[in-house]
This record gives sequence, structure tokens and C-alpha cells, in this order.
Amino acid sequence: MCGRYSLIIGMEQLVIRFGIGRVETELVPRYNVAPTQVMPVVVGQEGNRELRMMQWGLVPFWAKDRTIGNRLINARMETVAEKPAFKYALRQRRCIVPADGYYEWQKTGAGKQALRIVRPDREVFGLAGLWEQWQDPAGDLLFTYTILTTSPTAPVKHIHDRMPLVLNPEQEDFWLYGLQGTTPAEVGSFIKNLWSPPELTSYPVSNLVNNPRNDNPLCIAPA
DNA sequence: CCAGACGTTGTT
DNA sequence: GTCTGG
DNA sequence: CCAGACGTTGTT
DNA sequence: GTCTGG
Repeated sequence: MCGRYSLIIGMEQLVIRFGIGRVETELVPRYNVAPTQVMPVVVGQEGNRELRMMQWGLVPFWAKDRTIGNRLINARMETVAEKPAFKYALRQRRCIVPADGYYEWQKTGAGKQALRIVRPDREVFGLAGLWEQWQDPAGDLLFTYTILTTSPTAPVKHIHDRMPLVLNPEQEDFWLYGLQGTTPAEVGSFIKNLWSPPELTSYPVSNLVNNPRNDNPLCIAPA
């Protein structure tokens, strides 16, 4: 699965990598991104890509309160088209979540070992995501996102039984725009067609990353 | 009909 | 908003 | 994902 | 054990 990640690269690189037209905010390097935190996601608007800041943990537009977002940090690719919490966002509000590594915790005899998963070339990932807009009782808008998960590929199969849905760059436009003009019945095959196995590698890191309050280069240092 | 849930992970 | 369960 | 709280009363 | 917050 994907419950913690990093985004260290700067805005300039991000803008180039994802072809962002307009930038909303400054970015600081993040070594330990946890659910509920506000991070940039890439959204498409009429052929133009835009970076928007949103909170990790999807709050569906119909939710009565925002705490549901704590539990909706991931969406299973296999069922996302049917789940009430995700189906509307899947049709209307897809996004790409930039991350240059994500973390998994592997059970060991002594407890848990944190691992960081990256690309072999250390390039940034584009993770398939969904976003939502929710209105709180006071009328303020909350923008949130979630990350899709799928079956693990060979390099990470031994670590965990899920992994985030990593888009290859040539699949990113399809993810953002490929649903235009399709019927609800076609959404399922859309999901299956967009994925191909990414290259991944992993290494152990310090358990300092366990605590979300730790957000510094030690989180990505090989243990 | 209305009421109540709406999710993932991992672990058992 | 929509679906399931009672 | 992990860490940390998990409660009431009354007073500041 | 379970929920909330980061």
C-alpha cells in the first residue's frame, strides 16, 4: 500500500517533469509525508496541467464529517469503480500524485523495518490519484486526494501485498483525460488498460520515519 | 418505505 | 449521491 | 502508514 | 482494541 511518501525535488523540476502550466504555491522538500497533510497534486484542465495543494485522505462530497478521510488514503484499483466513496471522483476528478519515493513497513522478528521504495533512476513517480471537494458546515471548501493501490510487482512482492499504482509518463495523459466520452460501463476496462509494471527498487531506512513528526533527510538515509 | 453506511491495511 | 439492509 | 489517545468536572 | 490526528 502507500501510507507514507517523500517529495524532495523542487518546484522547478516538478514543473518540467509534469508539464505544469500554472503554479499555486512554493514547495519545501518533504522527506516524510503523512496522511492529513497538504501536498501538491497534478490535475488536468482542458489540456493544461495544473498543480494544486490538497489534503491527503479523501473526503467524498457527500460525507457528513471529514474524519472519513483518515480511512480513505488509498483506493483499491480492482474495486474503485464500484465503491460509493470513490466512483464519482473516478469519473470526474482524477489526479497525479508526485512522489520520489514511498515507504513500507516490513514485519520482522524484532518488530518492523521501514523500507523506502524508489525508481532505479531515482526519478519522480506519478501516482494515480483521485481528488474531491467537500464543504464543511461553515461553508468552507476542503480539497482532498487519495492514492490508488494495486497488486505488487516482482521487485516489491516480498515486501508487501499491495503497492501504489505507479503511472508511466506515457500513461499519465490517459489517466487524466482518457475517460472523456466513455460510459460508466467502460470505466472498469479503462482502469485495467492504464497500468503497466514500473521499475522499482528498495532499501532499508531508519525507523525515525515511523514518527510523522520527523521530516528530515535522515528519513531517506540508508539504514 | 426509511436508516445507515459509504474504506484500506493487516491480522486472526 | 447511492446502495444495502431491515 | 505510525503514534497517541482513550474522560469528566470545573476553573483559568 | 479502536479511533483520530499527523
